[in-house]
Amino acid sequence: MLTFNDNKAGMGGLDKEKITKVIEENTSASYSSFSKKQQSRIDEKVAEIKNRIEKATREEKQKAENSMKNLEIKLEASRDLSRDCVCIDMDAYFAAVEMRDDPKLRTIPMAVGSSAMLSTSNYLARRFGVRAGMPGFISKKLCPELTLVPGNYPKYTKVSRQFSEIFMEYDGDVGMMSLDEAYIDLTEYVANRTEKRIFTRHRYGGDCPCWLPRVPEDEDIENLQFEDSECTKCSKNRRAYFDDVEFGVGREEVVREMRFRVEQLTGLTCSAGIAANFMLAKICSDFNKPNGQFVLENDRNVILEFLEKLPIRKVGGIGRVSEAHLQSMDIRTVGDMLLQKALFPLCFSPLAQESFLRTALGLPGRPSSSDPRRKSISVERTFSPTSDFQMLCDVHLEICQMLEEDIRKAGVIGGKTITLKLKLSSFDVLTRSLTPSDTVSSLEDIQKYSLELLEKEKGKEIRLLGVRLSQLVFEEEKKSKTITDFWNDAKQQKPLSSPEDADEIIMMDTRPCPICGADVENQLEILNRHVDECIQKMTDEESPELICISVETKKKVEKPVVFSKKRKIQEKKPAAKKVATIDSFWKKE
DNA sequence: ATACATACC
DNA sequence: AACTGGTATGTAT
Repeated sequence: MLTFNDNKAGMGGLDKEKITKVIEENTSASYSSFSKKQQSRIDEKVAEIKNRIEKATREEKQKAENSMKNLEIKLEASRDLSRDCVCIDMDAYFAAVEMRDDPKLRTIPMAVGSSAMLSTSNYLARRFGVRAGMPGFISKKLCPELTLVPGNYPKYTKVSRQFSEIFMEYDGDVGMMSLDEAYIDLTEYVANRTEKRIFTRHRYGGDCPCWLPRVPEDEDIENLQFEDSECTKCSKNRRAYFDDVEFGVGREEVVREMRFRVEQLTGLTCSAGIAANFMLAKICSDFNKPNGQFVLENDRNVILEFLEKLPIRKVGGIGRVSEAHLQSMDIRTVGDMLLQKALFPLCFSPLAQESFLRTALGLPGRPSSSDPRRKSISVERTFSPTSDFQMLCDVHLEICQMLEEDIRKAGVIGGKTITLKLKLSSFDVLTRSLTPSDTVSSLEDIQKYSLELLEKEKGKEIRLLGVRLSQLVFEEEKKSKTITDFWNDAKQQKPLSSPEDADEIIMMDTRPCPICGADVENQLEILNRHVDECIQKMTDEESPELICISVETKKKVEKPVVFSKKRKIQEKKPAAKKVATIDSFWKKE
């Protein structure tokens, strides 16, 4: 069984067999039987795929081949080699922040997380096979001297904001995929960048270990300027060295510059991938990790050559399961995907066919929803498995309270659909959902409806409860507005900028017409006339009572957008006897 | 509309 | 003792 993957950076050349053995030996019976169940589901699917290929008639195969050929022509026509896309990924992010702030952690194997679950490990720990997503107690078996550091999410969020501001200077529309991963479209910046830039570099040495980055031991420091001072943290002498560094023009130089600035600002290193689209840039960001960058030329042949030997698992969106499915058709590399593409229609849905073919051609995924707003909001918690209904109700209430707090903070009024998620002690996951006629909004409603769903599951032994709201209704712009609403907004609209950019704003002061979407000068009379004309045109074609405007903050990105959030968990005293409240999961070690 | 699965960090 | 949490999206019914 494939318990261990050495896919991640810093995990090459390990004793995979031994690591897998240690993991298996320390896996609980219930989890291991769950894994087996999952594996047999995959095996079943694999058998089905092989069977479909085998029993396909000659005509079916011919049809499949033609269909993929046509799709390939269509997709190839969409190839865009004009862009400079960058994916920047912080190196071992959470671990790096902890190491930065505690020098003792820099030289020992260490991971951020708990004995139940790790979120990141540093590179020393990775040498032992210790990696993100692994339970801490198993990591301790792999590496007994491993130090576990509890995560400090507010801090990681704060640092993430700091460096995303740098990226923002290069692409105002930077997409933060998570706290440690950014998607930057450099096309425009690179095109306008005609001059080199020079920065003063600060690096540290001396007895004080607190500050980063350090000057490398082997670097000749004879000619460097420096300044000594006493560190306020450790009271030792800190020597700060200065010199100038220069960055030229072109995308690689600009990316070096961004990475340099991130390190200067935060003391943390990152890696970058540069390519014609974000799908490729993401793959490239892994190639020279840590603290490196990799550029893939914007050239069709170079791209296809690069992909030819690339294991499919390196591609975003291909996980454990898809990998197994594709492997059953002798596909191990992206090059194999291209060779075997004619089989896709025999085994996969149209969407999956297209997505795999896009990957094989090095094209980005289909742009998804144009609405950048979040689609759902949820809270879930794991605890010691129990079937005690009262206990489950207590946990359930806390979850509902946290969810209610979250939706308020997120500017969400409520959601049309509420979903209860359960994980049984067997690790099987169930979801139960409900869409009442009214939007679910208040704590009372959230609790009432989800409890209704929970009651139907009485008796099950449960290890996780979650509640999710979807089909969200937002505070500001409710999902759709009537013409009257739009009107009132237009009347009340106030200048929304600071005085210093007032000039610019006046130039651009338009708003989209709610009917046709065209930009119209934002003066009531002009808007009025335009919209009247639009409505007139429209009512000629369809019935007027259907007019309901969807006001979207259209943001044409194919980049993911992050919705950052933090949580403070209220302490609650442990429930008397039984072990099962949420608190058991939060207690310190 | 509901349930379940897959993926990502 | 112990295998996460939040979100999006695809598939199937």
